[in-house]
This record gives sequence, structure tokens and C-alpha cells, in this order.
Amino acid sequence: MSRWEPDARGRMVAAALELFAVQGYDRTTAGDIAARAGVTERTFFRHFADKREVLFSGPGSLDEMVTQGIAAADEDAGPLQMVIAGVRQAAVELVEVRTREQAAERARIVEATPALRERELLKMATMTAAAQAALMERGVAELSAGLAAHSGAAVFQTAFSRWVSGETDLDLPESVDEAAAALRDLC
Amino acid sequence: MSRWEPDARGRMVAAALELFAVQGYDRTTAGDIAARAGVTERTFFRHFADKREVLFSGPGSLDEMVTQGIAAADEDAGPLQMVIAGVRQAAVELVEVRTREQAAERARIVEATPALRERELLKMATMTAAAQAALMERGVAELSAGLAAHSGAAVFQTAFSRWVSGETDLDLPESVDEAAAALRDLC
DNA sequence: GCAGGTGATGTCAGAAACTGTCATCACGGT
DNA sequence: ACCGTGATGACAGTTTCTGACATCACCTGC
Repeated sequence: MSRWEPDARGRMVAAALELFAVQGYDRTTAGDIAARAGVTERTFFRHFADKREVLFSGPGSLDEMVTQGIAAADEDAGPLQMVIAGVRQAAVELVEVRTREQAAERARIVEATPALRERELLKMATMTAAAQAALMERGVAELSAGLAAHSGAAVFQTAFSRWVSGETDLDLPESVDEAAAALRDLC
Repeated sequence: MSRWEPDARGRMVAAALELFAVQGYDRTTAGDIAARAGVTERTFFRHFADKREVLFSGPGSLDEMVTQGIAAADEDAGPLQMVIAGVRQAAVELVEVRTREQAAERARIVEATPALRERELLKMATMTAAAQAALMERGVAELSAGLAAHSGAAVFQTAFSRWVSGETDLDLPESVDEAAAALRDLC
């Protein structure tokens, strides 16, 4: 028998999700989460750089999916088409990992907590930067790549928001298509 | 003579700017800033909700300028034109308050510090939400308003970044025009 | 003038978020 | 059987942020 139960990280993530949901982020201490997961507070901070990160430590980050999708996009597509392809790819992979219910629960917590919202925005900015770099890798000029990457992020955020809130009955990838079409109409 | 020197807040902002510039955000404690400003740490936290906020407490927030600019936009303009008008308005008012040098120095500090970058992204998201609300106030549908607001934010961020980095010789409002034109070309 | 209210500040105690350091001890290989 | 490794615990310490109360120049009304 092991000295410690396995998957301490997974237990901490689950504990944090439950505690944040029932008593809120602010009234949940890192020690609370650790105790519920059967470890010490010190161990919590060994696994997560800070208290917020426990909700943002998925194995596959969006960055790679988007970057991959851009790299695989059609050769003669414009920057916007490429980044939409990347974002759609990320959407497809996201629904394979999480149910709409899970995503909605997590989104509810993040939305209710400014500190968590900040972290989410930073992750999104990182994804945007990665998308811009991937576009430039394919020969798009810096200015256009930046704007296209931001547009892609906007499409993703919009599609995700509508998906988890139930404003649309579409699944996430189709919601991305819908938002992308709306963006095209805008110009 | 007063019991205390006037403009404690201004002294704290100046002290923070100097200390962050020379020794970095992380190695500057709230107590350091307070001491250099001639007040106590407790007074620092009475003026600023947290340590980061000392760099984000300008009197005129971008929200209002953008909102105002959208409200004043041409009647028969599309959503994107309206939000660009709002962003341009914010750009005009920003250059009246800060020189390019000041903006660049501050941007350097924020860029170098993830914690500050998070706060900046949150402010930008707040501005985006305000822009979306202003657009909806003028009859734009929620979906279009959200995407247009995000596009406006992208234009502003891009223009600002190019302005402070010196990638363009244009002044900020003209840099906004340039970025807006590039966005139009994208579609 | 002067009594009392007001507001900005100081002082102090304390919770919570992290960080550094060292000890422990199952496990896996030699 | 021995030793290195890696994850964890234990503990002290710093920093961020909050609550409670005291202080005292300034203003206001009388």
C-alpha cells in the first residue's frame, strides 16, 4: 500500500470546485481545500502556483489546440479564416473533455469572482498571443495577425458564453460557427 | 499649516511608479511605497483596494470615454464604426492626460509583471462590457454588440501597443485609425 | 471664540496567501 | 540489504489585506 493516496492533485481540484461552489472563492482558504483533499496546505502550493491556479490547471491548454488548428488550416485561407479554424479546433477538443454542465458550473464560479476572472483573461491573452505567433509563422503580417488573433478570441469567448448560458441550443463548435458568421456580417 | 502634507494619493502613485521601475513590482512592498510617500501602510490600503490598483486609479476611466464616444457616434453608422468612434475618442482624451513617455514607462512595468497584466486585462474587459452595453443601448443586437465591442478593444490594444513601442510614428488617435483600417482589410 | 462633528490618518492585532528549509519515508533500482 | 529519489509533512517567516479603535486638525454653528 502506498504511503499516500494517489492523485493528490485531482483530489485538490475536485475539493476546490466543491468548496468554491458552496461557500464561494473568498471564504475558502487554501488550507480548507488541502484538508478536504487529505493533504497539507504546503502540498497545495507545491502543486499550484497560487490559489486561483487550481481551476486553471487542465492538462491540455487551449493554446496548443488553437496553434495546431491554425497550422493545419487551409493553405489559401485568409488570417481570419485560419484563426477561426484554430478556435473551432479548440472547441471540438474542449467538448470532448468536459460536459456542458461541468463547463457551466466552472464558468459560474469564475464569473462570480473577479480574481478568477482576471486569471481567465490572462489565459485567454496567452492564447491570443500564441495564435498571433502561429499566424505570423504562416506569413501573416504582425498587425493583421494581432487583430485576427483578437477577433478569434472574441469569437471563442462569445461562442463559449452563449453555449454555457444556454442562449443557443447549438453545441460548442457550431456555436463558434455562428459567432464567426456574425463577425463576418459585422464588416 | 496642515496636519498632513496634501495629495497623499498622488505621492503614493509617484512612489510606486519609481519603486516598481527600479526594483520591480514583486520586490516592492506596500510598506515601501507608503514609507516613500510619507504615510503608513494602512493608509496605502485605504486609498487603493490592493497593491496593484495603485497603477490603475486614474480619475477618468476609459469606460466613460468610450461609452460617450459611442453615444455620440453618427446615427447611420454600423456597430463597428460606432465602437471605433468610441475608442478613438478615448485615445484623444488619453493623449491629453499622459505623454507617450509616461505611457511607455507605465506599459513597461505592467508588461513585465503578470499580476499587473491581469489587472489591466480586467480593466479592458470592463471597458469592453461597457462598450457592448452602449451599443445595445443604441439598438445593436447582443451578439453583434459583443463582437463589435471585442473588436474595438482589439483595435485599441493594438494601436496603443504600436504607439508606445514606437512601431509607428503616428500619434495615438491616428494609430487607432490605422489599426481600424487594418481590421477592415481583414474582412 | 468655542463646543462638537467630521474626515483623514496612525496604531495595533490578526487572518490568509504564499515561500524557504529541513526532516521523513515509501519506492525503485543496484 | 543499501542507497538515491521524489512526494510529502512540519514549521518558521514575510507579505498582503482587514477590522477596530484612537487621534487630532479643520470646519460649522452658535
